[in-house]
Amino acid sequence: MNMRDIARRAGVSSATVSRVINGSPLVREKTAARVRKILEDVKFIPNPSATTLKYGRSKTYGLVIPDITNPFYAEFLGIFEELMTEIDHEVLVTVSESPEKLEKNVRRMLMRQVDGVVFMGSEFDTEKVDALFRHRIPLVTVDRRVAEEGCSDVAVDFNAGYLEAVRHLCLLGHQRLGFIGGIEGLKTSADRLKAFRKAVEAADLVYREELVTGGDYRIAGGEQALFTLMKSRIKPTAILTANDMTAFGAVRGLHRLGLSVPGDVSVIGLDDVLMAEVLQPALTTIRIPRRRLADECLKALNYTKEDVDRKGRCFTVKPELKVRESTGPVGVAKRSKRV
Amino acid sequence: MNMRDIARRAGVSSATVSRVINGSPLVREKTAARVRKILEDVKFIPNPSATTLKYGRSKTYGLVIPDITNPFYAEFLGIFEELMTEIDHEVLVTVSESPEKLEKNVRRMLMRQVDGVVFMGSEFDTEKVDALFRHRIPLVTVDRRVAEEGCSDVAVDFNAGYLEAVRHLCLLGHQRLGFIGGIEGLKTSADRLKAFRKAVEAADLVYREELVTGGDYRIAGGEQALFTLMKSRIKPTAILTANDMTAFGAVRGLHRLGLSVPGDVSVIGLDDVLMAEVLQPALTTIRIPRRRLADECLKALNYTKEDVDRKGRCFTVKPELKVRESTGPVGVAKRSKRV
DNA sequence: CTGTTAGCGCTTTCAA
DNA sequence: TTGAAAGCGCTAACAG
Repeated sequence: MNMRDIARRAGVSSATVSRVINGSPLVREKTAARVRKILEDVKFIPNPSATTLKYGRSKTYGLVIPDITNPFYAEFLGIFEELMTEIDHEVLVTVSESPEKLEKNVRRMLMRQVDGVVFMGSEFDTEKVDALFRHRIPLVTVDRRVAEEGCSDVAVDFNAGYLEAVRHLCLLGHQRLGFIGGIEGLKTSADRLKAFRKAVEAADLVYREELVTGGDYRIAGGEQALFTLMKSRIKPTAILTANDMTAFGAVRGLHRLGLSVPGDVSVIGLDDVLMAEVLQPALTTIRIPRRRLADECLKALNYTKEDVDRKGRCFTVKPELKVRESTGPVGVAKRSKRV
Repeated sequence: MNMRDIARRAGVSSATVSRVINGSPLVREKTAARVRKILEDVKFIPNPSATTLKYGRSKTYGLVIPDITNPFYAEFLGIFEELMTEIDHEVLVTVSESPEKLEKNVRRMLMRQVDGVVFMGSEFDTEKVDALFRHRIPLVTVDRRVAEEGCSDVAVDFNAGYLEAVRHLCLLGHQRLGFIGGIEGLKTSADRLKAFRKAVEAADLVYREELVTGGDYRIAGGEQALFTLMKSRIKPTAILTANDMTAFGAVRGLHRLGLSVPGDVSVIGLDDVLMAEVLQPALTTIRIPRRRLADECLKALNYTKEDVDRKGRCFTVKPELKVRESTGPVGVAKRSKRV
């Protein structure tokens, strides 16, 4: 069933059917109504590959995420997909844990003629991604904080986030703040660490190297890092982390060590994954508003699309502290909390 | 850059280029080599919408999941996508929390000319899905336990799973087993409940209505259900659940009531989501092997594809109990576990 | 072994 | 206000 079939039934040409479907004003209302009636009767479904073939536009955006297993990305994907569906676009989801996969996925996206690509978290390996630039695909990176020709960026304001978190801890009397960062060598890890340091110094606390260590954005790494941290001479009374998974690992590690949260040590995450509310204790965390992030990605995409030869723009999303149960006043270890 | 361009450079026709790309033996090796060289030099990327347009096959499969927020589906999606990428196919992911979305998503899949669709968990609303049958798209449902013309099914053997779980609890001395099921009215919820009941009776325990209640496959529902359960006259010493999210909710509820897991009550989940290992205490759960599930879905898809007019087949996946920390001997409430 | 060609469904230009 | 026709890139049937 295609436009020609519809056209035949309506006694018009396929051009007219196309015009009706696309809401062109160049069709007499009476004709349009007749065509629309038939369109509905037969439940016509247009075939976008014809359009894609003709114009090279596919109405699909690529989304690159590093790890679908991390609920933050899964939740973001859900919202992004919803947003794109609203504006009548598809999403080509692409999980790129490794550079090899990234390279393959870039090819997949090029084949499918994506109209733009959003890169999340995965390090932006310019060499692997070069083909997208060459094909002049509008690009958006998240948290890279760099705009270039044909590529905009949407960044979470980690500075604001960690600042709010540190303030919260200060009010609770904490002075020795630990930090479990992300994978070393990733730019976003360095950014998060810098933001933490800035926040510590802004609160007139001393920043101590030995209270800082790296994780892997996953639970296992967070737990390992926690053990490292708690072996040091000076122990933190509160720990900030690079993301919620890391925080979950830290909490688990503390429990394993027989320490209570927040009685012995307070913990703050980043992301505000659904699970954060659920863990025992519910995790205090710096929430990244996913819907706003998705909205900004779309804006950034559109901005880049307007003119691919122009330098992109940097967009920012402000996070917000969600205070829950994993933070409390310093030095109030309630032993045997569970009756 | 298309096949004609390549052909020109190689001094052959585009048909020959096509043959080389598709590995046809009807090309002299010398010619093929020349063409391949150029293909690589210019990093040729074929345009599948042309093929899709010509043959109505898109090399993409639709995947319908009810809730991307549930890590089980997110994790499955990751594996399914990987599997499909291996066989050079795309996945059109579709989140269908509501019948309206399902209907829209069916349309999206039809437009994109999917070669088949896998339906997970979402109730299979024949009316909304009818269009796929009419268009003769190969279908696979998960856990519907029904095969029909053009539609196969892959089911998890809940009977085996709950049986193993109940046996494990019996060995620990439990006799009063509670059950928190899924959303009432869904077939899969009824199936899980039936499997639980069967397992209880197979273990020569009494099945008691008042130890059974429904949840919503989410944490909140699991917690609510737990409260209901613990209000009843006879209280369970162990609780089985319809999935891990429900189990997480139950564990949280027990903690809120000041009860310890497994000291006061043992809890068993179903799915074996990544988080299950991480929660305090680590969740004993009936693992659904995701890779095998994905493999069976592909098999089922292929079986249905072989002949869409034939009745589909029912495939089964056996789950397996992962014993962790949330189950323990009955009546050994260790108070003040945390030092 | 290789080339020519038709046609998949759609949109848009041009002509009427 | 409508229609005719070209062409997007690819592949299979057919001709050589």
